[in-house]
This record gives sequence, C-alpha cells and structure tokens, in this order.
Amino acid sequence: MSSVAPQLLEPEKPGSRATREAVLDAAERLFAERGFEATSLNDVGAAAGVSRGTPGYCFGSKADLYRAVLERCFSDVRSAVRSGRERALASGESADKVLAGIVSEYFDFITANPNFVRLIEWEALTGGRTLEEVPPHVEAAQEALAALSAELALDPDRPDEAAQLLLSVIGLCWFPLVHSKTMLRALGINATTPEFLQARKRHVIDLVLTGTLGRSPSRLPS
Amino acid sequence: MSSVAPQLLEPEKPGSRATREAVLDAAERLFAERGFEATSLNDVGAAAGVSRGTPGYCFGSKADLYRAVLERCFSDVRSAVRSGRERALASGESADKVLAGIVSEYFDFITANPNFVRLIEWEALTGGRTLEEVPPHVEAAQEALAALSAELALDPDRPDEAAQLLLSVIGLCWFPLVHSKTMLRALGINATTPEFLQARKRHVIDLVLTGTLGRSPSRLPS
DNA sequence: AGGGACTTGCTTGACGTATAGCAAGTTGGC
DNA sequence: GCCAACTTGCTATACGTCAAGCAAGTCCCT
Repeated sequence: MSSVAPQLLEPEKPGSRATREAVLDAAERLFAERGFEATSLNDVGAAAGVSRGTPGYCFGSKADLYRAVLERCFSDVRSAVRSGRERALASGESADKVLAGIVSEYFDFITANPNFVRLIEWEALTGGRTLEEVPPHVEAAQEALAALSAELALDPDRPDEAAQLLLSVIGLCWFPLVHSKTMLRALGINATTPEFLQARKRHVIDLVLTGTLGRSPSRLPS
Repeated sequence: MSSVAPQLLEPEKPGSRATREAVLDAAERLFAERGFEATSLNDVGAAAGVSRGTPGYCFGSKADLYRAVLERCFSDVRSAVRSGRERALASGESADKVLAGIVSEYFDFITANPNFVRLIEWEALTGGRTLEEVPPHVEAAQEALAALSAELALDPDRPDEAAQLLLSVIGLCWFPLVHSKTMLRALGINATTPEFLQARKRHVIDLVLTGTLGRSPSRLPS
C-alpha cells in the first residue's frame, strides 16, 4: 500500500520528455500508416527504440497514446491555419489571387504532411469518435471556414457557399493523395511525380477560380 | 457466356448459392463498415445467419472472401459505368448537359452505394494490394475515363485533362460522404440531410461545368 | 561527505481475450 | 449409405494491460 503521494502542483506525466516525443513520433507514423487497430504498442516501442512496455507506461493506454498523437497533430494544423490566414489578410491582394494562394499553399501543405491526411482518413472510416474528443480540429476547421468566407466576400445570399467551397478545395487536393494506390493506379497515373503534382495543382486552382469567381484560368503565383 | 450451362461444367465452389450470397452480402456490409482487420469470420457468419465456420468453408480464407466481395462489387460498378456511358452516347445532348447528367448520376450512385465508397477507401488506406488483384476495377476506371474524354471532346492539346476532370468529379462527390463524421461535423454540417445533398450536388455540377466548359451555372436536369 | 530512503524511468513476465485456420464430427437429401 | 453442406472443437498466435522488478539518480539527515 502506497502512502498518499504528495502530488505537487503539476500533474506530472510519466516518462522523460525525450522518450515521450520519440514514442509520439513513432506512433504518429505507424498510426498514420497502418491505422489504430493494426498498430501494436510493441511496434510503437520498437520504432521508438524503447521496450514494448514503454508506450503504455508513458501514455497510459493505447487509446490515450492515439489521442495524444491526434492532439499534437491538430495543434500543428491549427497553427498553420492561423498563420496562413494572417498572411492572406496582410497580403492585400485581389480575391482571385488570394484564393489561388490559399489553394496552392494548402496543396503544398498536405503534400508535405501525408500523415495528417491519413490520420483523418482513418478517423473518417472508423467513425471519428476519437477525433471528436480532440478540440483543436474543430477550431481549425471553423477558422479555415471563416477565413475563406471573409477573404472572398462571397455572396451573402448564399451563406453556405463558403462551406461548399472549402469542402471542394479539400476534396480536390486530397483525392489524388489518398487514392494514389487505387484510383490513380487504375488510371495509369503515378501520383508521386512532381509533374503530376504540378499539373494537379494547376487544375485545382483553375477549376476553383473559374468555377467560383468566374475568372478565366490564371497563372500560378510564383 | 454462361447461358445454358448450369454449374455442372464450372469449377464447383463449396457451399450453396444461397449461402454464398448471404455470406457475401454480410461480408460486404461488415468489411465496408469496419474494414478487413476489424471484421472476423465469426461476425460475418453471425450476420449471414450461419455458423462461424461457414464463411471459411465457402470461400477458403478470410482474404479470399474479401477478394470475392471486391470482385462482385466492381463487376456491378463496371456494369453501371457501361450502361451510363451508353445512355450518354444515345442521348444526343450538348456537352454541358451530358456532363451535368454524368455528375448528377454519379453523385446519386455513390450516395446510394456507400459500401462501394467505403471499401475503396479502406483499400486506399491499406495500400490497395487486394484491389490490385481485382481486374474489373481497372476496366471500370479506364472506361469511365474514355467515356468522359470522348463525350466532352476535350482539347486534344491537353490529353490528361480528362483524367484530371475525372479525379475532380470523383473527389468532389466522395468527400462529403467519406468525411461526414470528421470534416463535415467539425463544420457543423449534417451530411445526411436531403437539403445538404441537393445543395452539394448543385455546387459540384456548377463548379465542374463552369470550371471546365466555361458555361455559367445551369439548371439541374430534372 | 556519505549513506540510506525514496522516486523516476523503463523492462520483463504473466494473464485474459480474441482470432484464423484446420480437422473431426453431424445433418439432411437423394 | 453416401456425399455435400455445414457445425463445432481445437490449436497456435497475437495483443493490451497490469504488476513486479531493477537500475540510476535525488533528497535529506547526520
């Protein structure tokens, strides 16, 4: 029987900072790659260079570790959305230039962060019940929506037009990334070549700009 | 092909036709819902109203059952693509009407067949190695691409424009369906209401038509 | 300074549970 | 009675969780 441990001011978490981050990094990679079910704490420990018991020791349970991964991931995303929003606000460009810039930046972001996309895709397929418990993801989405709505000064008669547009931009950018091994391969497209990525980005920007603001296809911002 | 000849001449598969189809139906539902890993042959048997051993008895192994589900599913999809293509060919409408009809029909199809979408999403996340072994999916994709390319008589200077457009249409239609529990919920949208579905369909059609053919937003075909 | 008491960080062993696949058994129609 | 169509028992494997163990500090009293 342990005597009443004097828990001081902090709710100290088990494990050292370095170990916790190594475990988080490994877990993010493996959860994104294989999903929650197919990833064992044994695998996470091995990938992090610690024993199979350490992830459980540091984070309590497998579910808690997964939550921690999502939390860290969406904190990063929310920061990215904020800084992107501020950059757009400060740019003073015209609506179509701003929109093209937003799409281009978002396209590059998800291309550079496939873990983020895959984690959400896993959540989408498994019901999103864990994501539900991670507040930053709602804030990031709402903030992106508000930014898009304000920046483009969309028709006030159609208040959900911004949401539709946001869904379209995300869907257009995500699809080739998510389905490189299914649909793209069936079409004979190698989704990883810079040529395809560039063509895709151009296509998305043209589609969104022409379809939304009625402009003819414009040059990419260099 | 298999007109008169009964099952005598064909390579006999274990189990009765009725049982095999019941198992296939249950497996399709469960694999689509939970994915391959999280679905046990026990669950499939229970959902099909047979014992836990029957799925294995009828289809050999869990992997073979999964393959059979994908095969049946993509045979159906290929048929749907073919009949849709023939209908478009015979319609004699203008390009924008045809394109609007294609998008509308596809939107309705995936809304009515969420299992199909979810099965491919699971495949996309797990590497698509099983789908690779199911030929009809490539044929369906290629045929859809050819149909789109021919029907719209796209600029021959941009041969991959049809592929980009196909990816865009699919991505635009899929996204709200796949992410109703993640992104849509974060945005406060209930993706299952007829109102949203109708608004989404209109948005996609307008975006694709305006963005591709340069037409202004047109009415939905009634 | 130094040494025992205590804490932290991590490892290892053990246990209960779930699953796929196989093999032996059972049933029912002809 | 025989064969196909199942069912049920069994085995090996894998996993999450928990508890015990252990080594390396850290603190504190003298």
